[in-house]
Amino acid sequence: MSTEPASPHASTPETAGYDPAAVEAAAQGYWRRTRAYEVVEDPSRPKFYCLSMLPYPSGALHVGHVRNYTIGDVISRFQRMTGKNVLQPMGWDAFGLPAENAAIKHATAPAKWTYANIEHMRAQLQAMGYAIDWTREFATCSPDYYVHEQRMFVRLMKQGLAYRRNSVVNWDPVDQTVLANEQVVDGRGWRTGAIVEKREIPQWFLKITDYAQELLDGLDTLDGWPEPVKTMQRNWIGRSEGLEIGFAVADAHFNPTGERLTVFTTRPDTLMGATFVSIAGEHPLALRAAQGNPALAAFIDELRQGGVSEAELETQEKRGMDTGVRVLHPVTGDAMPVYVANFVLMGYGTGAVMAVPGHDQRDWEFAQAYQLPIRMVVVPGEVRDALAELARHVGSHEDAMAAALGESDAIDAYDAAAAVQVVREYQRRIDEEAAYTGRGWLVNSGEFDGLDFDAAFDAIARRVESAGNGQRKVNFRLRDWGVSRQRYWGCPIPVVYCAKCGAVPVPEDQLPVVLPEDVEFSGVKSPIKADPEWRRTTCPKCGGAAERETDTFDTFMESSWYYARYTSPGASTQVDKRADYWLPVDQYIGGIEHAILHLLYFRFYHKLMRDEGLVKSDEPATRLLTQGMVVAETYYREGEGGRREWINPADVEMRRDAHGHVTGAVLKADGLPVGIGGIEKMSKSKNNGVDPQAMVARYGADTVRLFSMFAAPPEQSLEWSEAGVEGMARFLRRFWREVTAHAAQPDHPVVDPASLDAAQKTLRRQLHETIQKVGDDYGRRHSFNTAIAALMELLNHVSRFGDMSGQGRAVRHEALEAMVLLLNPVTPHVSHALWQVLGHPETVLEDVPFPRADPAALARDSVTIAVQVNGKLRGTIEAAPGAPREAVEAAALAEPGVARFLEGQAVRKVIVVPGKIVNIVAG
RNA sequence: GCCCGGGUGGCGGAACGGCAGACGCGAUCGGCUCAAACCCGAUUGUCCUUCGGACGUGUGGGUUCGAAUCCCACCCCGGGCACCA
Repeated sequence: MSTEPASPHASTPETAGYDPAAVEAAAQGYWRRTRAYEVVEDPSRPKFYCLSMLPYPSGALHVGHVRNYTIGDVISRFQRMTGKNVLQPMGWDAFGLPAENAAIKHATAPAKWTYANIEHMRAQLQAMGYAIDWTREFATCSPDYYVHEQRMFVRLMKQGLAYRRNSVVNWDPVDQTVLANEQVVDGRGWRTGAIVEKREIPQWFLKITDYAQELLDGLDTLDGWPEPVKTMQRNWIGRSEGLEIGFAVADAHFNPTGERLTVFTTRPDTLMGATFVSIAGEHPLALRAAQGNPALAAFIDELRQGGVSEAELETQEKRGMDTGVRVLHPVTGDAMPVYVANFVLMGYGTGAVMAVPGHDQRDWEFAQAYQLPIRMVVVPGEVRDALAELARHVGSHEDAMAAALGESDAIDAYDAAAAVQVVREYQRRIDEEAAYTGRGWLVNSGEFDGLDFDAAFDAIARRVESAGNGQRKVNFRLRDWGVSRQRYWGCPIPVVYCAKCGAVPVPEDQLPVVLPEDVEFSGVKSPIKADPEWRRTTCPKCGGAAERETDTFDTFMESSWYYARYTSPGASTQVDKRADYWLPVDQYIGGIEHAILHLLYFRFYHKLMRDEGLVKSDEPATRLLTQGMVVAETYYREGEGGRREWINPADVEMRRDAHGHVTGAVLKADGLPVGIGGIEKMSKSKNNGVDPQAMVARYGADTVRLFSMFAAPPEQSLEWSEAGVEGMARFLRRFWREVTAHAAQPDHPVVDPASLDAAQKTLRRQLHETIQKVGDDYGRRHSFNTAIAALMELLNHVSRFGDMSGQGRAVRHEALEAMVLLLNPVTPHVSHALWQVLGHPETVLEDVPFPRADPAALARDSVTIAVQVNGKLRGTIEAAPGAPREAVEAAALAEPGVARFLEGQAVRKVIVVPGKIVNIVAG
């Protein structure tokens, strides 16, 4: 304890300053006592459901959470100030892999770790002062929650929308366990370092592909979603129109059933250029060919090495091997080799593709590597024109081509060298440089020569269809959603396996299948897989002995419908009628990293619930805001062997030169230099995370909220800076001083607009311009940083405004009162306190209407117009708003700075943009 | 590899085809102070020693009276790629 007689911060009535801790405790206490943010359905008022993505309870709140939930809180409080009945809920995405990792590390049960984290993080969230209805809170690991998910699943099973099939996973051969993609590093298991293998196991799937077209079409209705998110989803769903073609297998030995090898192509126009077929290693035909072909069997075995992620597969070197199988071209009947190729995936399309090396870059590279023929069958416009010219000389396109390529001497008699060169150069590029992948006109395609893409597509499709060799087909890139996880800490999949009856859904009256929480967790095997007692059950159909499914659901399952559950706390069904009032979500906020997976499953599950009659809308959320990441500078010192030891930014001080340029950084503890490692996403591994709780303790929640909204627009990444946070604290202190000093005045006259002088009018105009901008920035633009900048600017105007006359104080009073309300969504504690300082009784500020700009106060006597000569600024003029074009033009030409630049030049044109700019084109 | 973003002073950013750099940070100078902190005032894109001007939004090209903003090509950085959430 200090023995100082008086603290330097001791306050006297004169200097009583902003004390965030006291202000925040008072405001939060009031909100709690009055249950200020608990809401019920109220058909008399427009509703606004503002939802932020629920947090995973990882241990402690991080700055990304603070940013996400502050955005949601600003929107929620603003919407309520405009008269809406606002719901802002919060919950916990409680199942997941990190709990298992933590359980191994700390020798505790995943459930225990999770619940402790939730307790801690709830307190941290509450200290931020969010206007959340905490009565609706839940954790997704509660059986009360996941029972509804299990019930939905057994219903989907009965409808065939949930089904079981084999699919491939990452297998760690040492630990004998399935690995998540995240756990595969450079093709090896992250703990064992063993080379990961692909392994097929039976898993459950939801038929999201049945909804592919609807998910695609629905994007067109989502006007409130960011265009990049919709584009990413469109590309992910990947609708393509093409042709499914069956290739007859030449040798019955490889194909005892007589089945055709089916491929899907979006480029049927290139069919005549197909010179081989590539198939996946897991393709049945490949497996059959491998019997009795040890080399091929070994190659297919080799392809099993490595992980299953698309990024890994797509960046691998392209490799293949001839299977020895031959198929027949469906039009020419020519025999074509079938290759096993590592870039063909069994999970996409049919697991087989026709290869057209002349017009597909990947096939081209493969053909180069394995000396396979390349056929040119499509040409762009200029080559077609050259061929047409030659054809006029030699009679036919076919002859023209032969002549151009020197296969006949018919052309020698004509002077057509240029056209010949065009064709030869094109052929050379395809042979030696790269495939031509654009659309064009057909050549070397017999009866299809000369057709363009659409005509060729049509003609070849008809030809293939009439021969019974295939049909047109719409294909989607989207694959069914695999929901099985071979993990313990998840929702048990409600299925029983019976030797007689097969996979049987658990009857609804026996749900939930509860996950035991009090378990020993070693990490080697899931406790429910290891426990024969838990597994043992009886078949719901035949009553015989049976076993429970021990896989659990993908955690995306829980996060796909939580938004609906918030509307119906305590309901015995998944949701009840209250959902009809609240849904759809009016504003959804979360990280851009969820643009595809979560947001697609979320939309899909909503449609599943709609089709079950649980919700009425087609889409779960009408508006979406995707926030950027939070990043920070990294600092390090090199330890033994050059290994970098990362140092937290909080322990580092910057060194600058006289210009303020950063010259280096030192550790606060010893004053010695540290390395600067660049700006990275905040993470444990780089130790550049900033603890929001420490910031709140030091500056208060309002300052942290203010900085997280001011430092960057919400959609961009935000760079954390402690100096920036201090700047926000400075602003709040200044604002506090300005309001308390004003409130200390004995009386507060009312503004009389008619009697204001010029300076008073100007301040009042600035106030009302700010009101207009801030409302627009909060409500429409979601541009919180510029709203705050405008308020800072206004405070600068107010503090320079020294007028202590009656009307001077009246204008200042109007401004400060409005500013308290305008700032309320961002800094609700400060506003709560200052509202009372300004003489109002304690109240929930969201019930005070958001200020409205007075059009009369916005009027200006004159506007400044920039004048350019040839696009360069040469001066400015003042003009009355709405002044006639001729007068503005004359004033612009007369402006001395402008006139100087016009000397000796003719004015050719004058562009006048009313109220903004004049551009004089001269020369 | 594929899909989607981003690149503007010393730094974070502003500018919704019309005065590039609002606002904040940092820095410099000055004031207040015994002193430090707080606070207040001034300056702060680069270059030309100037009144004044030239240049300037990743690079190269284009559209336009006018481009940070629209189009094309390229470079660099970030997000996602179906088992991290």
